[in-house]
Amino acid sequence: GFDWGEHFYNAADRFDTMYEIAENLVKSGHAYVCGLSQEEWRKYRGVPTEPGLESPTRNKAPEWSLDMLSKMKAGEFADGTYCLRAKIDMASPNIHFRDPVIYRIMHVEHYHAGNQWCIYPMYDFAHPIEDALEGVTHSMCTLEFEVHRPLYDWVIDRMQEMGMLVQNNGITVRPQQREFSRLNLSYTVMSKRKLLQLVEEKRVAGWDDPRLPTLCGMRRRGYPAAAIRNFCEALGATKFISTTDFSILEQAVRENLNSTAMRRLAVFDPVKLVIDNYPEDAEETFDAVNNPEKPEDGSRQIPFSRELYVERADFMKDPPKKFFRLSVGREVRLRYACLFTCTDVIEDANGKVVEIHGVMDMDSRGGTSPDGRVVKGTIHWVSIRHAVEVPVRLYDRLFSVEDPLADDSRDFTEFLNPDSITRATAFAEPAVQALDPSTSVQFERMGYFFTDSEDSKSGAPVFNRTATLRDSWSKIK
RNA sequence: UGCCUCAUCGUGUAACGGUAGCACAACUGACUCUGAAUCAGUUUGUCUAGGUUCAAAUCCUAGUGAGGCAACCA
Repeated sequence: GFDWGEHFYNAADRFDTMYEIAENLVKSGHAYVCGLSQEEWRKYRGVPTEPGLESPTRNKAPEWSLDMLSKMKAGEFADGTYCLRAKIDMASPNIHFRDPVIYRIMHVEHYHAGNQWCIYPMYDFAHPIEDALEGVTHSMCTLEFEVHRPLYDWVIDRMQEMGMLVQNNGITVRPQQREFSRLNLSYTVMSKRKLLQLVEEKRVAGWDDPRLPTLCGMRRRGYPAAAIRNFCEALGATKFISTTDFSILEQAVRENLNSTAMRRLAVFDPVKLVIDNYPEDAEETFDAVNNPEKPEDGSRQIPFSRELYVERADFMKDPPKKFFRLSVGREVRLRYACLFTCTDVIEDANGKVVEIHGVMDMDSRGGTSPDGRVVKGTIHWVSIRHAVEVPVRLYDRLFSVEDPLADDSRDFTEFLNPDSITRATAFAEPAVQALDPSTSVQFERMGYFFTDSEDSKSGAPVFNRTATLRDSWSKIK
């Protein structure tokens, strides 16, 4: 959802200026053309503990370099034969100061500039120039560029000498580079190099696979842009290499979705529940609010009949003390519908529950009884006769067993969770069919889902799980 | 090996040299037609050792631990 307005820039639009600056550097003795091969240069550059050697062309007249530079630009040389170096300090302990390359020959097409150029500026040269020309005051980047900062400042100094710094309200804008730590998430592979590997090896559907921590992946997973922004704002930016727990991100997503997502009832692991005192042919509908946090979203009607599906986990034969849901002899609320008392349960030969029986309080339609008695448990349900089956995908995050930052020597793909997708079918109330694509919905007590029709052959929406609901019952267990 | 960074509750972050605070998590309670949400409360921290100072999370020195750089990559 980000909008950079008029400040959308392409580096390629500044190639002409960059080349002019390079020429000026040569003229002022700050740069020279070097014909050393990469292997030769490695020897000349030396090691940090002792000074390097000067390139044979380092002290040639500027006219020579100027001429060579124009020939480089004209395409007279093959890749790698010559390059343009900044003349700085061959004895610096910072290797980036030992006459770094600022232009190299590359006979390749540029995706913006086409075939206009066969020499291209290096990042360390282009970056400060772009910032200066665009009036950037603070150029934020990640920690690995810390040692590049002196070179960044060097280029800015040269631009200042050339009078190329931008004025803003009468003040000269001198860009400054500042570094901060990249965002790390626990259990999550964030390295673009590694994500690329997953995409290329087709271990995921693409860059927008909902399991990937990419923005387009998060979008398909249903993470709202505002939630991601809030998450980042809560984290802050420092130079400390931190690892944020994945649950913080999920919490930010839940917080946003709680106030925006439509509520629907759906049963994921169904067991049949029969209301013995409800007529077999009868049916009725109950009114249910779409979002209790947002009354203006209105309500919808949920059909109800004698036979329902309820969540298997909502029944326990031998319930522990704090279990508030179904058990023989217990009364619970069927959400929006009525109070229901379980009287009996039918099991198969293995002791697995196949049917729950009970009676409803006929005076409790809508969910409250006239005598005002309270029930601790409220469970979700769906009428079997009216239920629609919807495909759901329960995505897990991609994670490695060990610290994703550690152990770069081993192939991280061996740590990937093999069960990172679960495909299933849920039984939902009919109103899910009317949902628009790309809508967030909360299946009550089951989590947040995001409708994704792009991906299904039939065009029917697939419900991708965005996040689970917080579940304090699992902590009690 | 040289050089450059970083270290504050469980996690992530604040604090001109002057009361160590906030958020999330955890825990307790209230409320509730989602064991959700909401509300109230509680617990927990300055890497180590010296030094400077009336006073150090903050400045200095050393150590420990972690990360980065030594591509004609970004």
